[in-house]
Amino acid sequence: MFQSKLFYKAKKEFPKDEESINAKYLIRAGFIEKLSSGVYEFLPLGFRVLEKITDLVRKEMLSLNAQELLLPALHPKENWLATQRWEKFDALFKLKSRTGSEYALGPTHEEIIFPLVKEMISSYKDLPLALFQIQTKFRDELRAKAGLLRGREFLMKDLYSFHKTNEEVEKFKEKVDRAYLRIFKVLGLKVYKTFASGGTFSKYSTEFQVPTEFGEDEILICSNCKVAWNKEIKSDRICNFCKEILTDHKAIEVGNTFNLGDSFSKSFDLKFKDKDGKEKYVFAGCYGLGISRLMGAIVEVFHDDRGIIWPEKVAPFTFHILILKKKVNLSEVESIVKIIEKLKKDYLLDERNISFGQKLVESDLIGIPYRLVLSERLKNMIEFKERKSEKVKLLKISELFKFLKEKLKIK
RNA sequence: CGGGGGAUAGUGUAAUGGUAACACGCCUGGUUCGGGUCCAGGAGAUUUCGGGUUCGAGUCCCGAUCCCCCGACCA
Repeated sequence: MFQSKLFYKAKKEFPKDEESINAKYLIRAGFIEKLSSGVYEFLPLGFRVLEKITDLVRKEMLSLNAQELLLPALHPKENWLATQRWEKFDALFKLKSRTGSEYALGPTHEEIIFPLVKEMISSYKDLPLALFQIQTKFRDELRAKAGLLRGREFLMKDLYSFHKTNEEVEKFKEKVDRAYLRIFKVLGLKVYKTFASGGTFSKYSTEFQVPTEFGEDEILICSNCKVAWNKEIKSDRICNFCKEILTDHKAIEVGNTFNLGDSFSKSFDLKFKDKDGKEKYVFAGCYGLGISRLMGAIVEVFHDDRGIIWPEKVAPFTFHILILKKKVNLSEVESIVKIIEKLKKDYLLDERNISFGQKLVESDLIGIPYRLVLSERLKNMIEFKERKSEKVKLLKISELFKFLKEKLKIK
């Protein structure tokens, strides 16, 4: 990608109407723009980050043998009446068609997927079943805030699993928990598995919380066991496992896993015929992961006063090539591009005719993990620098492939 | 929805009640180049919207809308 053609503009100042770190940095660096409160536009840079997070999450969901599908965002009122959540779910966006039909804009999809699954399963042989989607959700928040951390429209991965017994749900839920932890590990995010109540979903749940300044949940962390409790439900301040004293933190919930039991199956009369010939209710779980919220949380955690510092796997590009030369040597650029393509990585090439200082400043602002600089000062050497470090390394073009391959741990 | 703050050019700001200014960005030409170069010229605004007071309103008054923060609620 040529930076001169990229649909973006870095701003010289932070936006005046945003306070949260994620919104300030993402807007200033040209990843997102605000349309209205809690509703953001994802520009090419921001969209690439969403896509990379999506890829990472999708890979883990497929590894659980979950199948991907896409459900509507426009939900008939009847589905929500069936669970009594038309009235109970406060943040439900409701709308009326010209002919008077009423709809909800989907904030979650139990009301849609349970009737759908009912069409397909009838026997114990059809279970277990796991389905997921990555889709835009809508919640009528009383107050949207903190940029991408609490929007009225946001991107979310939602997974639903269906089982013969409650024990199977619990087992599957643990597998999902581990998949989530693998995702956060790849991102380098410290995420705490947090015990909490279940809200309108179920009696209890597991939340995945990232400690950040702009987080709105309060959690109690056990530094020894690396787990946490939501402050709302924990009456004491002692770890249930090791008796350590817990410490207070503000945190943002990026994911959760719920055991739904058979409650939704009862609402929609979702049953299967078991081996013994008896009809039984299906046990289910649901598992959410906020994709756009995760993007915001990453910026909250990974930034410095010069800009964003993206984790490699979700950066908009892996390499940022800066040409700090008056006369560009095209063959030199081409050979670097070939090396990156050979490594199967993407790059942003800053070939703009602007001052070198501006290129360097904007490069730090955007926060692409690996920077390659071509400069007359370096003669025929290439400068390599990681965004997260101050160290630079000079390399000959002939050494570049091997060096990057080892650096990025590519097999 | 309660409390607080705010809305002026694409962005950030300025303007004792006297007819909108500056910086950045943008366009033209030149110049410079390792941390948002410098010079010259140019374009760009019914000052969020609607009323009112006044000879005269960005400024004062009333109403609305939108945005931010705190709270209540919440992936």
